[in-house]
Amino acid sequence: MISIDRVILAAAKLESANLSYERGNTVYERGASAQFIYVVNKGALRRVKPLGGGKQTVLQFLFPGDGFGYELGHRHRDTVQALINTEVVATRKKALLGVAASNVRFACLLFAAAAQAVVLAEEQSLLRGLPAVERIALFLLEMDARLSKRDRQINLPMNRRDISDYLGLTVETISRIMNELQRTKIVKFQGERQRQIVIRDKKRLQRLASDALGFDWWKR
Amino acid sequence: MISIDRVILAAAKLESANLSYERGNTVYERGASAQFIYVVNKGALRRVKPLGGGKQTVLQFLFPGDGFGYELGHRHRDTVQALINTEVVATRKKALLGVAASNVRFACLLFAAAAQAVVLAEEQSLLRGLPAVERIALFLLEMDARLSKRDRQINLPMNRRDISDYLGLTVETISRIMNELQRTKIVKFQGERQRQIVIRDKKRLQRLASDALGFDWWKR
DNA sequence: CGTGTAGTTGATGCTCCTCAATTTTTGTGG
DNA sequence: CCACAAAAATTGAGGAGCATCAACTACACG
Repeated sequence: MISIDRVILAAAKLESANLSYERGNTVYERGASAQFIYVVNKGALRRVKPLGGGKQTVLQFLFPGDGFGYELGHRHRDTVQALINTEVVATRKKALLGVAASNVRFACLLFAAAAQAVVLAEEQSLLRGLPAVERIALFLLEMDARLSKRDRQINLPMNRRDISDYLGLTVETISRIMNELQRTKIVKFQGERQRQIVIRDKKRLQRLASDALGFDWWKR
Repeated sequence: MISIDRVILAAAKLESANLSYERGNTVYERGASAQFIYVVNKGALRRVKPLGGGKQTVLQFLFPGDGFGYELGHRHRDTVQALINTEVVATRKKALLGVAASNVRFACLLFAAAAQAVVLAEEQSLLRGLPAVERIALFLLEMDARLSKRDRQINLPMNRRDISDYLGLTVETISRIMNELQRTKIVKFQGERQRQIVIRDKKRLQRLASDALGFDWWKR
């Protein structure tokens, strides 16, 4: 998904609308008319693609600053839903393309954003080939980079099923490995909840993650 | 990988060079300076990313018309090698961006190409989550769409190892399933070689492929 | 010919999935 | 605030799918 983020939108000074979604609500469904593009302002969402037999893949988790919803065609190919209470900014795709058609600098910004999206999508595709422990280690490091505050605590907005659909594993495998990571003191579940996590030994977690990818993978 | 193809290059009337590579030769290595972008004119290549421990992933096979080599940064993140004798056209990235910076229509073409690349990369990532039979069925259908002539024969330019690195399976699994497909008369190995394949029952092959993805997946 | 590469085939084992049961957490209404 | 139901997460046992290891065949090439 191409992330047309705040900076890009600001560059175009486009008219836009603020929207709010409660936990579980849908921003758009697969098949719906793709008239708008969005930027996350606050909260978290998941971008899912339904597969046959009631299964689905989580293509991406979306956090503040991420853009989503851009389509080449006129219909959405995925579904986006709020994981928690969330605010997004919506802008007309037509208006966006209108600016691009008359503003070379802006068109180049869009190209760069799309090129960046390709890099991310290809990394995602590599993730799917790794052993379960490494996928989960990489997932935790990614969430740490995006979600942790000064106190190093990660407050996961998604449940185990979402994580399993994202990583291509089962909830049982997620659960087993997460608890194994806790037993070996690499992470710690904070408070009463299993969704608040602290990484206690980042070095070891990175080593777990890097065993397959070669070393300095996550350092861009 | 963003495919800046012949049509796009033609639109820009850019200076370009024709290059030839023999089977096994490298167009560029990971880490090399990314000064050029390329379009395949004739032949076939593989785009690989080395992983730790001597392993590698084939990110993509490249055929006539495909573009490759565009990077956001100044170094290549992948390696591209010719599978058979191959001709490519090379153009300076700077020249390309120069045209984009002064030609809005061209910049929009680049954006559209990149957006299309995102769609392909995301489909590739779904492939990795499927059972082995379905991955191979989809692979064969993909090769059929890209390589087969009027006689419906597919002349695979890559060996089993390349296929296994592309699909995330072992050569043994590829071999077993391919031969199983032959035994059940879905495909046929032509001639003495195992790289010439004819799809005898496309319907059944499509059914194998679609079991997991929902039905009309490959019909864009 | 011998050597090397590509592909096939069989035996065995590990990883992760499936199914089932239980515990924990969340949400709701009194 | 507590009681209850529903959802989420954990845990265990067993099995399927694919990897691994090893042996073997076919062919290409000097």
